[in-house]
Amino acid sequence: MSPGEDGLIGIPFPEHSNELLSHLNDQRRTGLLCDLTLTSRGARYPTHRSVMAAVSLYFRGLFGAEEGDGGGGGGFSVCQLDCVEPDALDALLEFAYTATLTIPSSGMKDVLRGAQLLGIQCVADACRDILGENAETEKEMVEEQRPQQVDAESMMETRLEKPSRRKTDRKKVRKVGLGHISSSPLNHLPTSPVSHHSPASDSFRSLPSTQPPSPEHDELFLSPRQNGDPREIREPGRGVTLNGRVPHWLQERPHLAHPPPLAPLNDKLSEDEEMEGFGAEGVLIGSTSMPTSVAEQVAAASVTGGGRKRKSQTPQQCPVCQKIIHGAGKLPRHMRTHTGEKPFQCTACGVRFTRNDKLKIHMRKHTGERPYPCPHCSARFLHSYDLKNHLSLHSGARPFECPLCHKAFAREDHLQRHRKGHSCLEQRTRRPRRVPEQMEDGRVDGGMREQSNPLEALALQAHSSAFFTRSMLEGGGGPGAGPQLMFDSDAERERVLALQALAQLGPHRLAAYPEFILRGLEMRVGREAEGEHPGRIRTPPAQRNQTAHEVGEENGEKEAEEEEW
DNA sequence: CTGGGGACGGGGCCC
DNA sequence: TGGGCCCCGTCCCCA
Repeated sequence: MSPGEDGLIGIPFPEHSNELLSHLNDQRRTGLLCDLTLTSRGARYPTHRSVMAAVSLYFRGLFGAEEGDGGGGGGFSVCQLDCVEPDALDALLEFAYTATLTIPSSGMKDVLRGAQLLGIQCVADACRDILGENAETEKEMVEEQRPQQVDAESMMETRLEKPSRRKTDRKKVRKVGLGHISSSPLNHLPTSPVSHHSPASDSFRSLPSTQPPSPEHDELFLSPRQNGDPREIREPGRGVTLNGRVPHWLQERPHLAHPPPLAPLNDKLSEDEEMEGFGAEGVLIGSTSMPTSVAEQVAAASVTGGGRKRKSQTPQQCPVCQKIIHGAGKLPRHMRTHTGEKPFQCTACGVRFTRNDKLKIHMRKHTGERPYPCPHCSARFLHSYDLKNHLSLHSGARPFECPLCHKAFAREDHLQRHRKGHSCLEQRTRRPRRVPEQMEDGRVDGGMREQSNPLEALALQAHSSAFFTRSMLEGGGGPGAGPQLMFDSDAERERVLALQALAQLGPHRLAAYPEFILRGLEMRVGREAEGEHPGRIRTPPAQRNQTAHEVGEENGEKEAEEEEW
């Protein structure tokens, strides 16, 4: 594969969207550049029209109509939304500016209603899922209980006020795409407001006269085959159809100019995309870094190949780093290492983790639990492996020996650090230690094997930091396939080549998630830039092991030269 | 530079 | 098959 077809190289700034949103939120909090004030029962919320238009179908349609009317959409305006509870409106605004929805379970219904009214579908979906609403069942019930010509508005009220049958103490919270606005399905919606009838139409009446409901809104409630009763299609319920029609946002999805490539996954996600939630008191939804479901989506995509069949059996291959992930259900976990998602938050200190089990261990810090006591002293530890390390102090065992200077260490990582630090100046001046009993333990055999073969040891140490397989990084055609690219640094080389490698995944799979692609790269390059040693890029252990031999073989001469220094 | 604690990601086992 | 739990290897940070 050649470099970028026209020589262009995309430089990712994955944090840009986060920072942008953060700055907008700061502006909102300080009232800076706010050109729209939302009010609800006396509470005032300064905000930005552009942000609201980006996140809300209602506002998009509203402001879009203004644009169409030549109003320019400029100027300062006030929008009264008494139909949305102040707390719910606050939560929705918080979501709009932080991509995270934080709401108490008790307020879920209000938020759901507000999201429905404002056309923030992902939030509505999430709330609905948390509330355990079953649209189909609801529809049946509604149809059974209500005459056909029932007022849709009152029907909506009934739906929203009716307690959910599956109550809210559900621990599992479905994660939805609440990430970047840029990643929201809303982003793909047609720009024309005509197709956006808003369920918030009733709130139009409370809008200031400077923002009359656009004619489009009336049109929105009309269907060519309808009798003109605008209420007929106002049912906001998900998947609910009235007279054969579906709510507008459900209709829009199939009409996307660039539909998400993972369409079958939508079903998948709606069925079983569930994550650990956070207690019954509050629910945290979303991610500050990515569309939270992307990891799961891509994870599923990597194995479904776009089909409808379920996820395949393990092992599964990561579509980003090509790494083979062993173990059932481990791929979504792995994908979070690329997306940066940390869905598990400590309720005590707010620290977030990518995995629930890590959070669980972390919680021991707050509970004071140290379940691993040393039998030889009073020390107690959070982790079993900490105890194991500690026990080596008592035993005096130092099974990890530098093959060059023969200095011994109690921990393997300390040996590695020692060698990477070029601190073993006494190479070959010390006599090798006797092989300790720990050699029986397979865990140390790597280090001791290195001792037996210093060349291989160096090869192992200086293996490639490549994120992708060597063949991919060097063009996918093997050593003789073409001229190798020149890079100023390993990081640059990796970044550029990884971009090419990602492109190999094809637009079908990744085009809709540019942030995802770029983040996967940034995760690697960024780590290096954050202060790690130059050229040292974290690579999954398995990957390191996998490439060690390749490097040893391909760079054998080079490594030998380095050894001779 | 080294020792030690903590964090993170992957794999295995089990339900 | 997915997910919880545990262990391991590795890395980062601090003293």
